[in-house]
Amino acid sequence: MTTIYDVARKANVSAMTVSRVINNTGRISDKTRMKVRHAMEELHYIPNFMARSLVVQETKILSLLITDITNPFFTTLARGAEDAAKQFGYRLMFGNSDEDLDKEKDYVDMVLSTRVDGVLFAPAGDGSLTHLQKLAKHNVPFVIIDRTVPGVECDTVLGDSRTGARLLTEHLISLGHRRIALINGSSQVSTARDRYAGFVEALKQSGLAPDPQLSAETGYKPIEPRELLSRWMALPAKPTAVFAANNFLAIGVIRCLRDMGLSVPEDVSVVCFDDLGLESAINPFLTVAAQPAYTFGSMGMQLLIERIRGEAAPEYRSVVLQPELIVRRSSAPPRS
Amino acid sequence: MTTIYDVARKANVSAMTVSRVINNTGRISDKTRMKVRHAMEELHYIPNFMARSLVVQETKILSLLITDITNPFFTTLARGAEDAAKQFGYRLMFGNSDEDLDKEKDYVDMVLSTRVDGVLFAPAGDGSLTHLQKLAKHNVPFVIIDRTVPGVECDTVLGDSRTGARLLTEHLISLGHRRIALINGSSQVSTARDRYAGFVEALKQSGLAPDPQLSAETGYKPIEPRELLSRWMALPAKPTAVFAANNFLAIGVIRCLRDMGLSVPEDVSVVCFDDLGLESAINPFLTVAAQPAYTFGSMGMQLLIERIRGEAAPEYRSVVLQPELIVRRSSAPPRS
DNA sequence: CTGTTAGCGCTTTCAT
DNA sequence: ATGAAAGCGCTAACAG
Repeated sequence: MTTIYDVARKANVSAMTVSRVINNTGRISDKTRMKVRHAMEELHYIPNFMARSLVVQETKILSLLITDITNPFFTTLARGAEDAAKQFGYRLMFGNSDEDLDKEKDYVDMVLSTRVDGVLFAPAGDGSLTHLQKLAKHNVPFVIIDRTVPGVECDTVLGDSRTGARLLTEHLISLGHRRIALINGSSQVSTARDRYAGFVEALKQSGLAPDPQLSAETGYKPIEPRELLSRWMALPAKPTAVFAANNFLAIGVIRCLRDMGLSVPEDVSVVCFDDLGLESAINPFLTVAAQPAYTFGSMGMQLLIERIRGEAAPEYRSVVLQPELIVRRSSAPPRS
Repeated sequence: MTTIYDVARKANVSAMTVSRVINNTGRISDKTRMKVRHAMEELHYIPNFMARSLVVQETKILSLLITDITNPFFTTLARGAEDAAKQFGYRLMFGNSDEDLDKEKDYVDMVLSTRVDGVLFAPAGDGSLTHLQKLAKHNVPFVIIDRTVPGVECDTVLGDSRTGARLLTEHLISLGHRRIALINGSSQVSTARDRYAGFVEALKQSGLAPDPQLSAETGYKPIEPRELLSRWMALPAKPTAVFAANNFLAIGVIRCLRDMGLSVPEDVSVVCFDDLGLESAINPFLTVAAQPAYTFGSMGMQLLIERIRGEAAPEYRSVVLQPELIVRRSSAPPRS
């Protein structure tokens, strides 16, 4: 492994001079700069960033902690985050918590021991509070994306889940639906609570009473909620529409309904939060409240980097991104 | 920042003893181990992995270099890679080359200066040779996934592009298509060459002559090849089917066709390599040669880690994963 | 079983 | 404009 000293020897200068050439600091005569440059090339020298990190106390590594890169929302978000990180000269690590606080804890410990300069964090739930506090205690800047955590003060990039849920529900009501079922993420997750609130708000505004029987909380992970749907569809007053709180759930719901011999939207309408990626490119089917996923990532990264650089004002900033209702084929008037 | 020395002082032992407790090396009496553990907890001590890296010459960081995390194939591959990395105690960085050799070069330099322990590499093209040689010269182990690079010897995890292309083409021929157009990735990419070969092979086997007019090379990135399709569809002997060499291209093709007032598959059949992620979950439309993306990632990671640990045999290993033909609605017999 | 010394590759600080 | 010394936080190698 060739070091700065090898270069120094070859160029007949001190290590310090080489360091200055690499980092463009201090004054160096053009002649020595050239000498050093040549020596570096001849030796194929590559600076050891980790050694530098140790003394300057910054790694230029950032961490992106999400629930599942496989969810198109997070896929695109990750791309936005990586693009922004790269632009500012940071490397990006990532981890999938799978909505699991234990996994999340492991990642936080990893992140801490890696001494990353900051974390872009999509919390698994309210229980993430501990993890965030730990980051704070160790002076690791972080920005929360997608979900809030009660008790945590920091920069945030959030979607307006309540409005999105309201739009989706109002849309179903305007089509004539009166019995709408909700399959939701864990109530330990802020977006699930907000989506529930928006859902109820829209119902009440139209004089409809939310039916506790038609409200379930399965979590955001991909599942096929067979039993739940059987139960619902066996009800005397069975639902004519299902509001799935995220894309994964919508897919599970649709598959189950079809397995039960029911078609969407003829028998049951289905709408959800978040788009489906490529799906919507050729066979737009699901009516969704789409969120600007890329911006979640790039904007979050920007806030994070400004915070790290100390360019941010002391007050925390909160960016709220609006969802867009996209009406497609999965929602239609109920059978009369 | 609390260090190993702070812990040592608090526990009335030497730094070395603390180090041994952390790494579970050497013999330590239970009593001192306990003393040290307590001191660590009281001080909220977190080992500095980067400092350790400097002396043990390993960072426990791996790098995943792909073309675009947004492509469902790479999304799932990334998940497989991350899961495997985590399982073996590695952190994972990632970067998107966008099929661009210049971008790729920047990432390789980043990776080198970060002193990662290894790289899982999906080359942008044959020109990646230089980058791979650079990694090799600096003794960074790497495993190539998805694409080969002529002149590079290393562990690989590949798909059988030729067979996949053959299956897809044979399928179209068996439906009765005689004029099949190919829209392909750059011929600088091994999979594009292999897919072309499989395509031609299937045609010839059925006594069909590949028509150079019906073969185009646009690259794998998402585009809407409007002009190309106009040209093709204006031909006296216009194609009745299009073979898109990847999912992004298929989407672009379908959108253009529809814009032109043509429907798939009634007017033109479309098939492609790689599946579309969530798309296929609810509205399976595209006939595809699907590849086991998750396995590409997890298997690649496994080979990489074995290589790093020196557990691998000196000969390089090559895993070839078979694609699966999934016939769906986008392909049908040509209009008679 | 535990401690001392030296050094990983680099930069900060102070000299010159 | 350049260099020498010290140290970032940790562990290998040796000593006891």
